[in-house]
Amino acid sequence: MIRQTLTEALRAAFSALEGVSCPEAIDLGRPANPSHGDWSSNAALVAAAATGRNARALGGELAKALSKNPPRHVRKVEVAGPGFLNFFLHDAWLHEVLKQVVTEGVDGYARWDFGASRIVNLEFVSANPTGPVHVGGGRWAAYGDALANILARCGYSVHKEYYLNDLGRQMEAFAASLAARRRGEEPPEDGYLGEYVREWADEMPDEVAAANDAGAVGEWGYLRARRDIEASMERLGVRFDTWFSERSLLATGDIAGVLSELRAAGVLYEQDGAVWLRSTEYGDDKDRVLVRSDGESTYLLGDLAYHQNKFGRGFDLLIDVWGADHHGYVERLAAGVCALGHRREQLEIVLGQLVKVVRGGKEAKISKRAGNLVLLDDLVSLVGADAARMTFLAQSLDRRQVIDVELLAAQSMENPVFYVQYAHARICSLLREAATRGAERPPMGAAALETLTEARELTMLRTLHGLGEVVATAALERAPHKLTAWVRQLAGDFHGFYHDCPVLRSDVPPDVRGARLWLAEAARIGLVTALSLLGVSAPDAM
RNA sequence: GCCCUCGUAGCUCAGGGGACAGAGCAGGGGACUUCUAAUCCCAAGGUCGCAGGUUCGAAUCCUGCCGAGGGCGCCA
Repeated sequence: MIRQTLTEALRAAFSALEGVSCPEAIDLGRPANPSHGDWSSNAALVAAAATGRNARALGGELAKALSKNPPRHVRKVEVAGPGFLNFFLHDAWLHEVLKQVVTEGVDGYARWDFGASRIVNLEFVSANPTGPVHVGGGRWAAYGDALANILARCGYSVHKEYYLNDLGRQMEAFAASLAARRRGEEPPEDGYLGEYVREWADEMPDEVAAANDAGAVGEWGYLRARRDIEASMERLGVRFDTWFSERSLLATGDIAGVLSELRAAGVLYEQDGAVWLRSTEYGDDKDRVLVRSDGESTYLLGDLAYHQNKFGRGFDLLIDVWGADHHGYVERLAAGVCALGHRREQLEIVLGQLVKVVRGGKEAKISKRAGNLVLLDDLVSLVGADAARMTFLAQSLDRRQVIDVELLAAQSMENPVFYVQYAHARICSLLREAATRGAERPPMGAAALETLTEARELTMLRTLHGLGEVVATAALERAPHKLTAWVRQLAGDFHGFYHDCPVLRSDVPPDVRGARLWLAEAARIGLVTALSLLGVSAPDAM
């Protein structure tokens, strides 16, 4: 709102000048240094560079024009440094922010509709159904779920999906390992050595084991693993709309279908008895095999059929969240999707650096096949779903995350999640206490918001003002961790306010009390909104 | 050899063209008869891996080097 006011005022100021035009996108920011005002723009610097004029002089002219006819809430406009335009505002702009937060509430504040036309399929985790989910999988789960929430808040229609690779060599190796363990033997080479295989083999009903049928054992094992994975996701609070089976693609003929579509498109050829996709024509660095010379289809063919199936279900944007170890696979899948007639932008692969799992300072393997698993369930039961999610969402996906389960458990009380949740509980307690004492909030229209002039109060309102932009950025950059940073900031602002600004104390004038109660309510709205987007609970009491 | 990501305070990380680089933890010093001290405040801590380049302006963009992790199958 204020941003728009200032932008328009800047445009108007430019239009009054000769020989200079306003930069396309006006960069308007909130300077870190308070002496640089409440808002600041580099428009003069950019425009000066484009026209060869002196930036400081141009800025001076703009500042003069803006000062003559100041936009709403603006107290003073200065040119500073090399040519920055600094806007100093009356506190009233923040009081309006407060009004807006409270009026729009948890459902409406910081909500956008720029994604309203997009129907998104967001696929994440998709760990093979050959064992429990390890700690590393939690990162994708927390990330994907939070991203889905954030996209939805920006208007996107989001569908969360888990792809089950219930076909192929991994499943066969898993079945063989289960069967071997049941017989009391070691798993075959390339088999699964994890301890859970032993446990599950013991669980297997006699009739399944006795049938001595690889298919039956595999099917039992698949369902066992799938149940386990679903339960782990549930414990972390992550629910998928669809659990999509790779096998179903065979049954529906999608795999054969995509092959004939590609053939019809003329992008296939045969060589050495195999069927190849001419993926180099779509940016891949070499062509890829879709059907091996032994007649088996490759993983890529299945994946193409799967992605084509997603498009067939009406999604116009597919977002896949993958571990960075699959980075080399991105271009070939994208090539295939383009060969099927889709635009490259319709497939977006988010790559996240892998989690390094450490136990008491020593690295733990996180491969199901090598054994020695550290399970997501273990982490969740040690620190709880909220702390686990907050930990996963505390940093950028671009950065490798080191999770030391023991250290996390030992320091769980220091987890930032409690700092934020405590702020929320304090607000709830404050509002409860206010009700008990009969200190009701006045109607918003009658609240003396102009009494909010303390630095603590204004700082918190500045932060609250930023939520909308943070949500939009988190959505567009697929970066939920920005919201984590924001909510910690808001919690810190509130704790500071709470410490310095009494609300219910008897020496607080009633109009100030009323305004502060509304401010607390606004903070509560901000905390609840951000936490719910992150998938973290906001307890009323701690 | 080629490709991707990262290198910021003792540790874990934000910031990713803008004006003096921020937070948490650890360590030092303070603040509870008051609305929840799971809190707050103060001090201390940095050649933003190194070297060039682009720019009015670089932690941020480009190139090279160094270091860390991951990937380069008719595996999945």
